Amino acid sequence: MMDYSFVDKNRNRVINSLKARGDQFQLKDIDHLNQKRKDLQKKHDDEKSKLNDLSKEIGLIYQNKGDANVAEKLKSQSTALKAEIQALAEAMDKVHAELNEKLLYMPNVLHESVTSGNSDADNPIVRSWGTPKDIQNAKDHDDVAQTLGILDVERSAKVSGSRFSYLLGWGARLERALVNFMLDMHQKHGYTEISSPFLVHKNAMIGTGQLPKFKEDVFCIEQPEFYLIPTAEVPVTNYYREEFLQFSDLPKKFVCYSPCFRKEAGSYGKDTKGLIRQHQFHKVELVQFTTPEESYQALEELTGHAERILQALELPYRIVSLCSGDIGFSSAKTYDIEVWLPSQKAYREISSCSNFEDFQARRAGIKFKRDGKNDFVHTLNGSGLAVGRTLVAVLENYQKEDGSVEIPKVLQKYLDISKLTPGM
RNA sequence: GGAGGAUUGGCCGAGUGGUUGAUGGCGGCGGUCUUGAAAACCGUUGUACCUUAACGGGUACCGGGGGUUCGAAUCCCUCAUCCUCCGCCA
Repeated sequence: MMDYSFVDKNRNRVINSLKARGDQFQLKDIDHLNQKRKDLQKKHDDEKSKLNDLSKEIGLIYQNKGDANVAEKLKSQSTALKAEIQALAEAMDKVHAELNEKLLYMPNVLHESVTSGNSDADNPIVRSWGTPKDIQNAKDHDDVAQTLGILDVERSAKVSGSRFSYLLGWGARLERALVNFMLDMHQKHGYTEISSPFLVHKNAMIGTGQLPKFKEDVFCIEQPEFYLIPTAEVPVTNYYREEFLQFSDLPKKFVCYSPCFRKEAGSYGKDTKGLIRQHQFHKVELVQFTTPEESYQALEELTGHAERILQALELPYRIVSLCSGDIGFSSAKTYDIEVWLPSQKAYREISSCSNFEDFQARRAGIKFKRDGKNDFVHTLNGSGLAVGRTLVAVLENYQKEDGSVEIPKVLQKYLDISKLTPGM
C-alpha cells in the first residue's frame, strides 16, 4: 500500500494527484490514525522496555541465588505491567490495521506527464502507425468467423452463458499461432517466458492493486479461497513479493501467456457480440521490474515491444496516453494501444502498458539492494497483446469480399496456410 | 486423504526457558601484507517501526497466528509450506 511516510513526504503531489483523478480519498483520516498509532507505539515500547528490564533483573537474582522474596515482588510488578502492555498492544494493532486498510484504497500518484481530463475522450493521441484500409462493406469479426465456421458462441452460451466462446478448427489454430508468434517475438525482446498459476491468494491480488477496491470485478472461489487471475500481471508481479532483488539483477523481464478472468460487471450491453469483451480471454503479458531511474524508459520500450507485434501483423494502430480521469487506480502512467477495426471504423484497445512506479512494490514488498541501501523496485506491465482482440483485428482487417481471410505473413509459418476460406 | 520428518540471519548450520539479533562456517564489504592478485590475518556485515538536530537509545521479528511464563528460537496449541512413505489422480 502507499505507506504513510510516503504520503507525508509527498503531500503536495499526493493532494494534486487525488484531485486530478477526482478521487475522494481523505488524507485527514489517515493523518489522524497515524498520529494515534505513533502515540500508542511510543507508550507501548516504553512500557515494554521497563518489563524487559524487570525480567532481566529477576533472571539475575535466580542465577546468583539471590533473595527469592525480592524476586517475587518484582514478579508481581511485572504481572501488573504486563496487563497494561497487553491493552496498549491491542489498541495499537487495531489502529494500525485501520490505517493500513484505509491506505489500501489510496490510488497511485500520477506522473507529471499525465494530462488532466475526465474520460477516454480526453486521452491525447501520442502517435499512429499504419493506414487503415478502406474495406467496402466491412463485416464485423463475428460475421467473418461465423462464415468461416471457426467461432461458436451459441454452444458456449449453453455451457457457460454469455461472454464465453468456442473457437473451432482453424480458429483455434489461429489463436494458438498468435500466442506462439507473440511469445517467440518477446523472447527475442529479452523477456523470460514464464508459466504461472491462474489461481492466486488474496494477498497477491492486494499486491498488484486489484483488491480490496475492485472486488466486484474479479472471480473468487471459496473454500479454499482463491481468486482467478484477471491478468498474468498478478502472478508474475507477485513472483518476487516480499523479496530483495540485487541491483545487478535489474531489470527483470518476463513474458507470460495466460487466460484472464473478469466479471465485466458494469459493462452490461457493451460489446455483447463476438469476442471483444469476454469473461475469459487469453493474453500475452509483459512484466518488468526495474530501478526507479529506468522505469520510464522501460515503459517506452515495453510499449514499443507490444507495438512491434501489431507492426509485424501489419495492423494499423494508435497510441493514446490515458488522462487523469481515465487512468487505472494503480498506475502512474499508462499508454493504451488501440487497433483499427474496420467494422467499427474506430480504434479499439488491444493493449494497456503501465508504469506503476513503486506502488505495487510497496504493496507486495519488492525491494532491491544497491550500495547497501534498500529501495523499492518499479514495476511495469503491458499486454503484448490481448490474443482474442488480436484475432478480431486479424479477421476484420484481412477479410476479403468472398468471405475468406488472408493469413498475415508472419503467421503463415505457424499455420502452413495463407488463407482461410469458408468450409475448409 | 493417511503416517512420519523438517522450517533459524544472503547461504549452510549450532542452539530445549534467563542480559540471544541469536555460536560457527561460507559469501559480501573494509583493512593489513603484496608491484598487483591470491593466500593468510584483523575488523565488519539483517529488516521494520518509534525516538533524537545528530551520536545514539528503544520495540518487534528464529515459517504464520495464538497460548503458558516475570522471562520463549527453546514448552503447548493451531495453520501454512517443504521432504519421505502410502492412497488417489493429469
